Amino acid sequence: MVKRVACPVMNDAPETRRRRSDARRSIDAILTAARTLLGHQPDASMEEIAQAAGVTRQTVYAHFASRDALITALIDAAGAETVEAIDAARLDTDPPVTALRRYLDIGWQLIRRYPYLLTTALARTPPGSEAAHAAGTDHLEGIIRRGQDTGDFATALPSGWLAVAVVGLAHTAADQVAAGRLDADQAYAVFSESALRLCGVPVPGPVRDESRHRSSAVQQGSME
Amino acid sequence: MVKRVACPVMNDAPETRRRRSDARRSIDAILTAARTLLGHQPDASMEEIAQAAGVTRQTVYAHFASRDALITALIDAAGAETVEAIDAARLDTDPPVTALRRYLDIGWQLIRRYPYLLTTALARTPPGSEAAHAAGTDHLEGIIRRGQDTGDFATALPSGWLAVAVVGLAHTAADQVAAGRLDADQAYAVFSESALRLCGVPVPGPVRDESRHRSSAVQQGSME
DNA sequence: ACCATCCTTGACATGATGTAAGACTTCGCG
DNA sequence: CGCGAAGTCTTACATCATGTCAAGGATGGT
Repeated sequence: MVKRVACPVMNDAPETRRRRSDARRSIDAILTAARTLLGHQPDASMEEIAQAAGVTRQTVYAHFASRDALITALIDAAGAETVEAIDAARLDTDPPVTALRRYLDIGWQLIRRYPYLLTTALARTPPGSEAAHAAGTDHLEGIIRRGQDTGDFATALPSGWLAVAVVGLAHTAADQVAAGRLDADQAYAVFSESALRLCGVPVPGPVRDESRHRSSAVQQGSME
Repeated sequence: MVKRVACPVMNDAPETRRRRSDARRSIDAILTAARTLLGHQPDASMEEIAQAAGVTRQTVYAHFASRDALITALIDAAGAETVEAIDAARLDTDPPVTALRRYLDIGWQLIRRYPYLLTTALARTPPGSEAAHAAGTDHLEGIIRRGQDTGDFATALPSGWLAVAVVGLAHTAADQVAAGRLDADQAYAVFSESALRLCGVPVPGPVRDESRHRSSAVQQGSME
C-alpha cells in the first residue's frame, strides 16, 4: 500500500537492505528534523539537527555519511515526491498552457513545503542532487517544447533555457517571500504570471489585483 | 583605474584614516586574490586566500574582521563600481527600452567580471551587503517604473517584482554559464531577451536562428 | 634617522566535521 | 521467552577552519 519513499542516498548496503523498525524511525526523525530545522537556519550543525531529531550526532552519521549526504537525501526525497506528484497529474495529456499552469502550481507547493531547498541547498548543489533536480526540469522542458510545437508558446527562446529560467523565477519569488517583501499568495501570483509571460503565452487574465492585500500569515523564513 | 575604490567595509577607523602604502597594497592584493580565487572555489579558506594574495592569514584579519567582512567588502566594491558605471551611463535620460537594454548590458558585464558574486555571496547575503545590492536593484526598478508610466512596458506586474525577477534571471543565466550549458554570449542573448519579454516589451528581433529545428531535443541531463 | 604603522611568526581557543571502539538497549525471530 | 544481531549511546580522538593575542622584525613617511 503506502510505499515509503525508500531511503535515498544512504551509505550502507545498496538498497534492498531491510532495516529494523527503530532504525527507520531514526532516519525519518532525522530527515524531518533536518528539513524543518534547516528551513529557517540553513547552517545548523549536525549536533543541532541530531538534537532536534532526538538522537545523537553519531546516530546521524550512522545513517548519513556526511552533511552533504544528508542534504542530498533531503533533496532526493523532495524531488521524488514532486516527480511523483507530477506524474500523477498526467500533464502530458493536457493542453500545454494548462499543463504548464499545473506544473507551476505543483512546483510552488514543493517550494512552500521545503523552503530550505531553495535557500542554500540549491545554491551550491551538492554532488548527487543533480539527477533529482534535473528530473523536474526535464519534465518542464518537455511541456515547454510541446507548447512550442503546438504554437501555444513562443519559440524565440530555447526550451532548455526557458525551463531553467522558470525554475529560477520560482527561486526569486521564494526569496522574496523569505525576505518578507511578498506574502506567499502574491509571490505565487507574480511568479506564475511571469513564467507564462516568459513562455510567450498571451497574458491570460488579470493578475489578480493586489488592491486588497490579504494578509495571510504564511511567511516562513522569518530569520531573526 | 584612476581612483582606487577606497577601502570599503573595514574594521578600523571609519575611513579618514590614511593608510601606509604597503597596507593599501596588501588590501588590494587580498581583495584581488579573494575575487579571483573565490570565483572558481567559493569555499576557499582564509589561508588559501591569504596565500594567493602573498600575505599571511593574520594580515588578512588585520584588515578584515572576518570572512563575512571580506565578502561584504568584495560585494561593496563591485557594487560601487557598477553603480558608478550606471550613473555614468546617464540612463535616466534615455527612453525606457534603451535604458533597460543598457542596464542589462552593464549588469551582465558585472557578472562576467565577478562570477563569484552570484555563486554564493548573493545566495546567502551577508549582513551589510544589502545596501549595495539594493542600490542597483532600485535603479532598475526606477527604469521599469518609468517604462510602465510611458506605456513602453506592461503594467500587469509590479515594478519591484520585475526588478528582482530580472536580477534573478541574470543569476540563472550566469549559473548556466558556470554549469557549461551555455556560453557567455548565448547566455547574455537569452537573458536579455527574457528580461525584455518579462517587462512586456514587444520582442524586438530574432534572438537566434531557431529555424524549424525539431531535431535533437537539446541536451537533457543524461548523467549516468 | 626616528617612530608609528604594518607585517610576520607562533601560539592558543573554539567549534564543527568526521572517525573509532566498547557498552548498552532494543528489535526480530525462532 | 531468550538469544543474536542490529541499532544506539557514551566517550574519546583527530582534523580543519575561524578568530584572537602578543611579541619581534621590517618598512614607510616625514
